[in-house]
Amino acid sequence: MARILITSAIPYINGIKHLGNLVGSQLPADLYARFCRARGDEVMFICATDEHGTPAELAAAKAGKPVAEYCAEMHEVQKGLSEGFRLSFDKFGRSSSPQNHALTQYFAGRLADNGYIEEVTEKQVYSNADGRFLPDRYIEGTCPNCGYDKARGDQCENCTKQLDPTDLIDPRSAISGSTDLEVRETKHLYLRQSALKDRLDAWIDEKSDWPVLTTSIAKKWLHDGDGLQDRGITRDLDWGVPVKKGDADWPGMEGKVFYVWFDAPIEYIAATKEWSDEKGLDDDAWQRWWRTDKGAEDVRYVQFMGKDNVPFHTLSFPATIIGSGDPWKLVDYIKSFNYLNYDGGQFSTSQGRGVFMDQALDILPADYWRWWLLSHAPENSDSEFTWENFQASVNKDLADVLGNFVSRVTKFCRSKFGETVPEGGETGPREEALIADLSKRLDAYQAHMEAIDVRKASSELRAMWAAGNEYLQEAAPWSVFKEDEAAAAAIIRLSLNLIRLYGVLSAPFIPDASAEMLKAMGAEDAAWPKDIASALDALPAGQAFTVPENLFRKISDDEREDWQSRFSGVRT
RNA sequence: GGGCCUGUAGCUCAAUUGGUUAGAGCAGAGCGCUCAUAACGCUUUGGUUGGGGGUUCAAGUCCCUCCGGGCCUACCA
Repeated sequence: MARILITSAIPYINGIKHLGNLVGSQLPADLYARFCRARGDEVMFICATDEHGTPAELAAAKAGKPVAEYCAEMHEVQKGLSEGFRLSFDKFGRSSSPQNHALTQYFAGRLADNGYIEEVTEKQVYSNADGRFLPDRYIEGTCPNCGYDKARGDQCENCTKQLDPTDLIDPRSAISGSTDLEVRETKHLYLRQSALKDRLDAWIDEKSDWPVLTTSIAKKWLHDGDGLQDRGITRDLDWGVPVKKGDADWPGMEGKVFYVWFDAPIEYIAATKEWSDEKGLDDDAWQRWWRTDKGAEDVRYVQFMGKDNVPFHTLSFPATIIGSGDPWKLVDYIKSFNYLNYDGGQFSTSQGRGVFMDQALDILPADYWRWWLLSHAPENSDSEFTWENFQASVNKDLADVLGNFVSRVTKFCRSKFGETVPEGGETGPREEALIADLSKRLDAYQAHMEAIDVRKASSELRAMWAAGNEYLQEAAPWSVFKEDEAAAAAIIRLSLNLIRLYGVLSAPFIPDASAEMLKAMGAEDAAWPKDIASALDALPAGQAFTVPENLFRKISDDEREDWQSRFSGVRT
């Protein structure tokens, strides 16, 4: 039994995530976690909310709430939506947890002990009106290069020129609009990633099986220009993990917090501790997942994320772990995703463009979304959500191919044999051919799931559903029944067993519908099949079943048009 | 500016890493079935693989070039 540690990139706290965020990390991570569990692996599946940083403070201020209260509320909202989408986290933690505070401070202390922290005094813009330092992008002004009057302090969006905030003409705070700005000196800690560059480079070189998207981004950062740069890991903010060296104060760093990208990945570890603390377990319980000296040697650690997160997971976080000098578990495989676009443009949290998790669940159950998103996951390039495509895929794949199969088999049986698995008759060459076909497809399905080839896995699963319809059409029990009831019984008994098998195999993609199939078949055995032949023998003759409600309803043209227009504008 | 990814049938995607006649699903057309959510099955139309050039016995795959789409470029996270 393998042990698999799975983490999904942790969603930022400042609002409800859209479907693009979902399919880029949490959903495929859940697919993989469910698959591994079904196969009998021991799985630890971790996610959390990423709660620190300037955007959280601003979102809280906008909502008129203290930031801690705002984050607590938004965490519950996001947690509820995760449950709505059936994301099977073992722990959905919070980066603001005491566990993460302690662990982040611990890591900083270890890095300092090992000489990987440098103190740098630099100049930053301070806004007197806002009472805070402003990150570069929160300073606006006129671009010295092109004259654009809404250029940001890091870059002009109009002419794309890289800027320093002090380059701006007539700079003002993007938060308040105040021009009462001054440049102040402030001291910050830098993680000396450059000193770990060669080790990171060699480590990435080993990962020839990683997606190109993952390694090419890492390589770019390692080799571009002067190579991997040191990174500031502290900020002049109130909301975050206070800068400490382990348990000890850090002279000169009073009132500062760690940068959100320093503490966020550490939350993967801290959330596992949150999990064990909550269960009243001792430290061994979480350390056996994370410490190679405490049993994590045989753990396979897989991360899921959108491409924008790749540099932090391939470089900064590994630098933190390696630099600590402790035997922490490094990631074994990074599955990264491109972006999902929405109907000709980008999903946008800030502009409220697209479909958001809460809206999606208001419209349709989770399985509909899970199936479409996973079967169209942006693995090789950016992909696009359109309502036409969504309607067509869901209606065809779920309602027609799978749902209707369940319906036609159970209803036929009820009318001819009653609501028990019929006995009598024998299987023949046609059934052997079906078993051979399904066996081949099961192998392919498992291979794709093991490789986390999401789209390929989904099409193989769909092909197994379609094989049921092909078999039924050819076997034609409605005709056979007129001549030979026992022969028809054998066909239907096998078909009912197919429903049970689909319930087992489809669960990683569509857990609710799978549960319905298994419940309707009265299946006690929901174990992952070892071979198709015996799996199709699991339901014995005489076993009672029920005819389920239609598993999936169809999306009508009217609904599609309604949703199309409802979500075309800006979210209010 | 630099780097990376990408362009294959009307649409969404494959193609065992250079190997025979480029394949699936959807949509379209025809036929069949009547158990079923007007569902299902079978057959079938459809491609100068973005354009051009090159390497090779052999190119969707490698090289050059042009055109289009996207992402990243380190203080948003």
